[in-house]
Amino acid sequence: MESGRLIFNAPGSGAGQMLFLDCGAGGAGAMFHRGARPVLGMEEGGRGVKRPFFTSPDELFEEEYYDEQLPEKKRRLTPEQVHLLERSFEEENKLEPERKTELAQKLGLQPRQVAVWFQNRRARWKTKQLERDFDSLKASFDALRADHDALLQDNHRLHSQVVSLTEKLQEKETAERIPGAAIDASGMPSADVKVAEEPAPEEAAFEVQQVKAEDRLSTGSGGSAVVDADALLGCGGRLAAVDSSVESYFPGDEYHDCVMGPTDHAAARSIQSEEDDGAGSDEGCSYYPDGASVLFAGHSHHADDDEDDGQISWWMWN
DNA sequence: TTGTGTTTTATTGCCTCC
DNA sequence: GGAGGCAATAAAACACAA
Repeated sequence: MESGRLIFNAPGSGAGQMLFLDCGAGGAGAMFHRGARPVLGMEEGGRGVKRPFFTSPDELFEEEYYDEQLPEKKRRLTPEQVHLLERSFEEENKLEPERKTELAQKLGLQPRQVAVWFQNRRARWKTKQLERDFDSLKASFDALRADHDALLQDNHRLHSQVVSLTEKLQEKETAERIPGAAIDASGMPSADVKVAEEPAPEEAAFEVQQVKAEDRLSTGSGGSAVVDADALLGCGGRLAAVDSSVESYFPGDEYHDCVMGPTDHAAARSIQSEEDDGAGSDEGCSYYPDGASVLFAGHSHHADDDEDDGQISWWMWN
């Protein structure tokens, strides 16, 4: 890099002690560089213009002298120059030596100036590109979040539907199992009739939590659909599992990447039969009818993670 | 006019490649 | 080791509101 040097007596310095200020190369780009580090000592600055000594630094800033003797102040390129440079940059944002020289001649600039302009232009382009990338990613994120919110709402709606259907089925089964059951005015069994030896939904959910991992992961097919939350998170963090009697929550072609966990009716039945056996309740009376079994594997307690203690963190919507 | 924020031109130091 | 690129930075030039 070419550099000229401005030499003047340092303020308050003794005779013979000079300050040298680095400045840019000569020509249109040469300028007095205030930020340059002062260098003590006697030195000639390469091919830079040799500057006369000043008796006082004040002289350095006198307007007439500044105009006549000092290197040009930093000048902005003319619109025409910028236009040509921009066009050249659009063609190719890197500058081969031949093109640099050619451009410099065309524009009446130093090759170094052309190189610097390209360097700075690349930096600006990079900054803009980062902004564009950020905007693009943000737009994608916003769209995904909106989609996610919409699906959550859907999720809630379907859940309500499942709960409602479960209750209706329960009532129906109760009525069928106890033909002589007293029905109150509302059509519900009266309070003194022991309707169920099976647990309340909340209790059942709690008991399900206690089931060991082997039970949960039994390979039986059909029955309650179990969706691993990890897989669900891969679909936008959505939790949803509806068994075979309810249409899949995920449209096949839209969520082909989302792997549903194995449906596990056998496990659900196994859970149920254990409870039934223990409680000696009515045979074949499943608390979770085929059409309504809904279980989840939690993300923070993935089934595999729970292998150690045999516990699983499954839960139901409530 | 002046203070302040932004843009542009240029330098410096470090790194990589040949 | 020299050339060239890049990040960081300085400083002039410019824009603009108060």
